[in-house]
Amino acid sequence: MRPTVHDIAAAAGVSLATVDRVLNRRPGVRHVTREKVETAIRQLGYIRDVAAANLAKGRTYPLVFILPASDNSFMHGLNGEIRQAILRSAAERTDIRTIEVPAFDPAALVAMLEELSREKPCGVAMVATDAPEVCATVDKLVHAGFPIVTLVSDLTGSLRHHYAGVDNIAAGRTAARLLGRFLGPRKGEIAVLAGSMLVRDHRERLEGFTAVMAEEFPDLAILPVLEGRDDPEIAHMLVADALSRNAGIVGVYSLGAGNRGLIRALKEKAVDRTLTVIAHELTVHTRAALIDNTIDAILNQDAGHEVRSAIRVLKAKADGLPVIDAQERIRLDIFLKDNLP
Amino acid sequence: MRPTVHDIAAAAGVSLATVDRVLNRRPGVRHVTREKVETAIRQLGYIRDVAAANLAKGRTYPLVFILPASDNSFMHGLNGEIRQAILRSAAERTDIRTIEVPAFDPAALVAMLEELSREKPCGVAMVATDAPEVCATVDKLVHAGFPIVTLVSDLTGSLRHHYAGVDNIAAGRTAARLLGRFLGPRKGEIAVLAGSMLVRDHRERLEGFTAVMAEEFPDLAILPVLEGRDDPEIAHMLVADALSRNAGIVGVYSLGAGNRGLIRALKEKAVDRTLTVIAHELTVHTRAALIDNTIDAILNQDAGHEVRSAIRVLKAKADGLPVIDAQERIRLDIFLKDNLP
DNA sequence: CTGTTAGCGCTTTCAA
DNA sequence: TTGAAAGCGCTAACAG
Repeated sequence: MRPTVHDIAAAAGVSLATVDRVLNRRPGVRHVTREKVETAIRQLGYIRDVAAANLAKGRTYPLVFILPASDNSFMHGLNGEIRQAILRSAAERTDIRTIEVPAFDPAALVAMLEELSREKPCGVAMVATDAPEVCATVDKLVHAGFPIVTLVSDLTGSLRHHYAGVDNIAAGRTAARLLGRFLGPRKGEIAVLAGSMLVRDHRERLEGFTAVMAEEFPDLAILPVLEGRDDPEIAHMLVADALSRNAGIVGVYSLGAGNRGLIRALKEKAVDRTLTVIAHELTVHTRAALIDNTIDAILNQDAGHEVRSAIRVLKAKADGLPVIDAQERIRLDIFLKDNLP
Repeated sequence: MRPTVHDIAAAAGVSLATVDRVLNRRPGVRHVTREKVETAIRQLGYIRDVAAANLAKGRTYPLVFILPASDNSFMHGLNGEIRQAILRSAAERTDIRTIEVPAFDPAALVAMLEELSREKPCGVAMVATDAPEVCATVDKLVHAGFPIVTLVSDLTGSLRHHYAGVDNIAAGRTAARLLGRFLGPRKGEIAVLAGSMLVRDHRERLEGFTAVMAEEFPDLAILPVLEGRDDPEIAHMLVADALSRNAGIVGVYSLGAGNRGLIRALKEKAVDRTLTVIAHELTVHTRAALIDNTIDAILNQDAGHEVRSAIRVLKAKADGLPVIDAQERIRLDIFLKDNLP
């Protein structure tokens, strides 16, 4: 049988309360006593039963998710996954709340974080807008002892405990290689559709994409980036315009959201052309387009995994427990029409 | 506050013991009493605290993993992941044991299952050898109330509770499309290296592969399958021989293990040729080959995910709890040199 | 500084 | 067929 607090108390010749104080690093224990208890813990190979501790404490984990108020399929999906997690709250002892802040607005995010810091949730997961003032605020909260994880988009050089999202540079590089290999010996121009160069994930995807394109596929030229603000209408206009204007386009990389507009433009303007298209995020729209061959490959991040991972990590950090790194790594899913889930 | 057994007892006007009997479907409760308790449970929206129940029961989960005694990197990796899980046993209340049986040997597997059924583990995870007698034994155990999940390779038409592995038909299809798209307009022949057509996962991969090849890439002809028995030496010999003998080979699909031998053969015989190669399972060998361009893409199943998933599912089934399907779906990882973990 | 005691929510004897 | 009471491993008052 695993040793319990009782065994340690007996072995160290102290009471349960003292063992508990040592275990929880609470003050009010003489140094020598603490030593005795710690020795006993080590000798007996004591492992604390977290479930029992949580039961005794009546512990719950109040968590907050901060999301941008963006109206695209990916964010809707992310929201849905959080709702699923809320349904599991009872079993997981969590108490999850989501807050929306204006997208691409560092000041709003900072204000919200400041406000949250007063009500002491035991963890915060946020889709970060990558700005110095956000970073500074996050660092302040981390120093004050708040577990914080970034979700989907990371925060450059901040002290956040964890990032639950994909490696976007790798994503861009992968998109480039797929596009380059699929096009084979063809020469021509590549149109790139992004949301905004103000968010780090989009910048990083572009960075990875252009790097591999330049290194390995010099016959393919990247056209100036189209910024569609993750909005289907704007995306449609930009892509339709580019396709009408430029007959040399052989491939498209859509690294942001708003793919509904992209797909419409492709169907209107490119039925007669053999375009190779890579897009991000699996949604009802991109899925249909993959199946009807409008899109050739979809790069995806699993929003459900991101949400579950953020919760696991925040709980673990709140308890000072380790996480299983491999389990928390968010992979870049590559979907062809054959391996759709 | 969530309602507890006390609240239900009070509401139903019975004692804790009776509530407990109803909750755990134990006999010795009059029908009317049971009704009363069940009504109270429903009305108060009672949700049982599994952690507290496990504490009171001192419950642990004795689990058994049955693996084939195969000496290849993938099985070593799988073993390693199980060892990791064993290290987490204390925290997860598991008690995990692994058993090796001869590979591709239905009789041995059946004998082991029979033996296990006597010692009542609360769950079994097994790499299945796909044979009718195995299926029959599994069905018998399932009927007797044993949670059983198949791992890596599934069991046709059996009653196993869950399969923790990838969709191998989809894997084969994906391999075909990648190979076809990478080769583009080139015509030629495709060599296929498998382990054995006696295991279901290999058969399925081949099935998916040939289907897409036939439908979509008629200019590429599939050569008769080379069966390397997942052994690097045999694989080396077969592939080296095929390459020397046939100058028309433009692509290779390795759907089993033993890739060490394949890679050696490629380096010896194909330095001067531009072969496109797709292989399964990320190991130190395939990773290196991907990086030095000997292999173009690797399809992978995450052994760590498979093991963790099998454990979660077995525990849930043992307790009659639901699982999160999306979390337990094992995806087909596609690795190019840019998105290696 | 340290110990005693009464729970957390659930299960399990043992009696009635 | 039912109930009372004693725990599971840990924490949290409250005394001393």
